[in-house]
Amino acid sequence: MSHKYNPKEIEPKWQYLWEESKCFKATEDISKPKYYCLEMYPYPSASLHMGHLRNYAIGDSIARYKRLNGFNVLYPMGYDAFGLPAENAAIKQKIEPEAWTRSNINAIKHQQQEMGLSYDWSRQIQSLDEDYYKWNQWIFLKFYEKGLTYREKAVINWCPDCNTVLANEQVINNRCWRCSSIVEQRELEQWFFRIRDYADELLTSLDDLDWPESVKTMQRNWIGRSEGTIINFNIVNSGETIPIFTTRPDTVFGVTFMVFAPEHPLIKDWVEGTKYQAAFETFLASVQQEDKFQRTAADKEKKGMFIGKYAINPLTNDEIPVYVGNFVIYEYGAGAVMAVPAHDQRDFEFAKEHDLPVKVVIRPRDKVLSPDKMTEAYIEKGILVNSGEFDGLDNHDAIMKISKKLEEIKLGKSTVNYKLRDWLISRQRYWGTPIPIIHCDKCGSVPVSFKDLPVKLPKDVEFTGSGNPLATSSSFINTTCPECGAPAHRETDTMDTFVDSSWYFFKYCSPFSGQVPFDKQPVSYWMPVDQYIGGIEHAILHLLYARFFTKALRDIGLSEIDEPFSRLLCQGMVNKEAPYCELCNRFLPPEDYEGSTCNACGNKYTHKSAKMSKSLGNVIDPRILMDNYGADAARFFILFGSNPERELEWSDAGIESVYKSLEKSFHLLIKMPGSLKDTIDARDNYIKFITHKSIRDATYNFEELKLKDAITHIMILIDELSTYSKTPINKDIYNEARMTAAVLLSPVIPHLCEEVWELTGHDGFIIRARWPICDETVVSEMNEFKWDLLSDLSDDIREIIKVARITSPKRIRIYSAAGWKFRLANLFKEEFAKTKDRGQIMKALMSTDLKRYGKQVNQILGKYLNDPALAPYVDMGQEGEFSFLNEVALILESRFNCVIEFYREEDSQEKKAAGALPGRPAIIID
RNA sequence: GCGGGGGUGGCCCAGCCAGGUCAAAGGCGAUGGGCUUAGGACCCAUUCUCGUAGGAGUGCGAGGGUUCGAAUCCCUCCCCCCGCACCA
Repeated sequence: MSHKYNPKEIEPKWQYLWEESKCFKATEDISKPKYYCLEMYPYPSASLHMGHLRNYAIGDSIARYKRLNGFNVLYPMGYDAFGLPAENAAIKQKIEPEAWTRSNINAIKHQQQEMGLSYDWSRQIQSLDEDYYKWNQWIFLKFYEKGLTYREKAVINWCPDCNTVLANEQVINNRCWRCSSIVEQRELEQWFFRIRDYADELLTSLDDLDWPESVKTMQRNWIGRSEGTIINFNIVNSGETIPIFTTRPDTVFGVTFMVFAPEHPLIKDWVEGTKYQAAFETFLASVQQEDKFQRTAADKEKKGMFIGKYAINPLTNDEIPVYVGNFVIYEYGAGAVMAVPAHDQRDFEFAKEHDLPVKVVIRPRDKVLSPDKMTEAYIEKGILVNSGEFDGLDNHDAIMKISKKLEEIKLGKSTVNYKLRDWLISRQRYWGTPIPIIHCDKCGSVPVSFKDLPVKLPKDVEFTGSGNPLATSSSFINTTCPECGAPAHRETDTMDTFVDSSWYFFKYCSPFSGQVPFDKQPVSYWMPVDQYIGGIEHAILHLLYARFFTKALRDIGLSEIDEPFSRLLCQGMVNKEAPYCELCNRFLPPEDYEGSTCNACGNKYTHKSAKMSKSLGNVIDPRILMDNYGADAARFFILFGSNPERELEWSDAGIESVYKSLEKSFHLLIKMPGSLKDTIDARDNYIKFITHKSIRDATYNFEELKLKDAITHIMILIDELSTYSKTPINKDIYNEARMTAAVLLSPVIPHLCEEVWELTGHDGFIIRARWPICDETVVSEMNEFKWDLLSDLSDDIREIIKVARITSPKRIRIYSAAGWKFRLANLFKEEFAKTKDRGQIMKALMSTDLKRYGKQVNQILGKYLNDPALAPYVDMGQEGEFSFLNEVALILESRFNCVIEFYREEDSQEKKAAGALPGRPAIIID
């Protein structure tokens, strides 16, 4: 029987059989350890890209690996089905968002199925289903009851292109996260979730997560906890008190002015009708013209102006002038700062610019600071001066003491401040979850009652491209107030789609719940997600929101889970080289080069690796991979190319060679070699050793998620197996080796391995096989040493043949070192551990019966001291080495195709034999 | 500027946490040989330098240090990537 490797045939076959047997269906089973493996909720674009392919190849391999290891695995898939692309398609192409999205879901699902991913499709969910989004509304209302949802007028980020507001997290470098348009500031009434209430827990519970350090750091920075003190500054002639936040209360005696954010509402009142009004308005306008990103760049010039007001320093009672400045951010702290030019660089620059006094209050231990000689602020540690009763204190101690004093005189208190803002969830778009609120002229904003959920998305809407389409549906808008029954209108904002993805992982555990979003019992079995896999781009956005939701859902009693994702893997980018002009210092899009030269400068361009992107034209469609080489080859290539966290470089040659090696492996694994034997010799022992070594190494790598390294170790087994198959084989050992290889490879190339399993006479699926267990006695230190010895010996023989230009060796004689040399090696290791002194070691050696070999001992000692690693780390003994060499004679014979003879050094007169050392037999080639 | 991750042989990529078995796995590419009508595929060998016996030299971004011994540990510096960035 000759079977061709035909992925087009075997892949659909196994996909069908898996489906038919429902073998990926997950059911709670407390007798088995559970494992929840999850990839980030994908947006259903019409086709897969390389990033998806990589994401799923990783996740599926882990899920399959865990199943083989006896875990009860939950590995689901669903679709983040709301969002702008569908709505934009509706505007441009007049297609219903729902129809558009559902057809995308079908398309992408089809591709996922072609990849052979082992999802439990019975749990598939998508946010656009009423039965899903109604729970968004349910949760919204629960949060509302708890005070976690609120509506407020606020200056918010507006994306003019998406025609909607954005949360702070969705603004990247002042651009929209989705479309990269520059974000504008607008003032609007919006709905928020109180994520800030969880700031502290979100921060502290990061510590216990097995997440990449970079992601944890990003979240820590984003939450931005800082400990400090609130200090109240009274404003002269106004009766107002401004609570300023500072981390440096130790410098309060050095405050010489205050700076407010120009948009601070008090400023407008203060300048009204004064001579400062006109200038202030000009200043405010100029600041607002700049985008926020430019404005807050660190190297930006510190601009500002005096606005005619004074404040009182609460500790010195000095009157200090009040300024507005472009560098103060309204949203942070009190939107105003106390300025200490001597000890804060920004304040220093501002003071120089505006000729304000600099007052030193902290002095370094070894020198005196003089304000007029300072060229920058002194921000290091020091001792307090000019600070009244606090003079002489270490500034670190002063922070606490001054804080305490302020508290006593009721002009301040210690506090904690966060950069994290509440989560703005309103969106002025159609294709999302309607916010279940009714606005009544009399009763205000009234929540829809739970029994009336879901508030369905209406179909009678118009997509004009301007304004919220929901507002065009009179059937939707017009309703009655649940409280007073009067005519009222519905809220037209929909929820940020990040709400959908903040709890979908709970829904997978309990897709068919009745009265609540999800049932407690299955959730407590499956959650938390043991392994979450996705791109780094969600380091803050999705991962922070999902953590917040998990905690808030816990607090409304839906679960007892604190953290959603125990272990996180952020896969690297998929790159491909693209034309890059070194002179212009940029990548060249297809229209910017011709032939081999850059259009801009006319010079030759080079190639450099870049993230696959449409604009650079270096995208490879995974479909080509799948169509030409099959799912297994695509999966293998993508996992073998690079470890999951690292970047993956696309290469055309790579996929070709992957396909060939799969083909080769397939033939090797299904065919029993012709020449069998019942005996066991060194070759059989060797392949057994390699088999178990592969199990050990691949298992270790799988656990570490180093899938590339795991595959490398399995392929070594395949290679050795291939060599072995050309000699007479022991059937049992051969079978153990090839079935081990098949099972080890099955998480990566499942279809091929199923086919092998079947063709080698197994009943049932390979996915129901057991992950092999490494026999430690086979891969003992002694055995590793032995087989290394053989490979070193072969290398040495080859080296000699090469250097001595021997064309074809006729006989190779190998001499094991004399017995006393083994004793010497051991003694040397003992003594060397005690001292490195040659004299002392020699003395110790000479006090034994080795004395009679004094001269040789001295020579060998010289060698050993020069390279202590020469003394073998395992002691085989002369007999052990000699008999091992005899055993492997046939391996050497087949390698070198000549007679191999073995001797003991003692039995030989050959000069060269005297050079033998333990673990390093002498070699003579004729 | 701060934080995180990197820099390994022609290229990609392991090794570094637990120093010696490391001239450094694996893949790609290249060269030679076998096979073949030829090419491809496949198989074998070679692929830092020198070397007619397993050696020597150089070497893991650069420079120092620790150690009998450093790709691996410590210090300083350079470069690349990714986040954050006047956060009071």
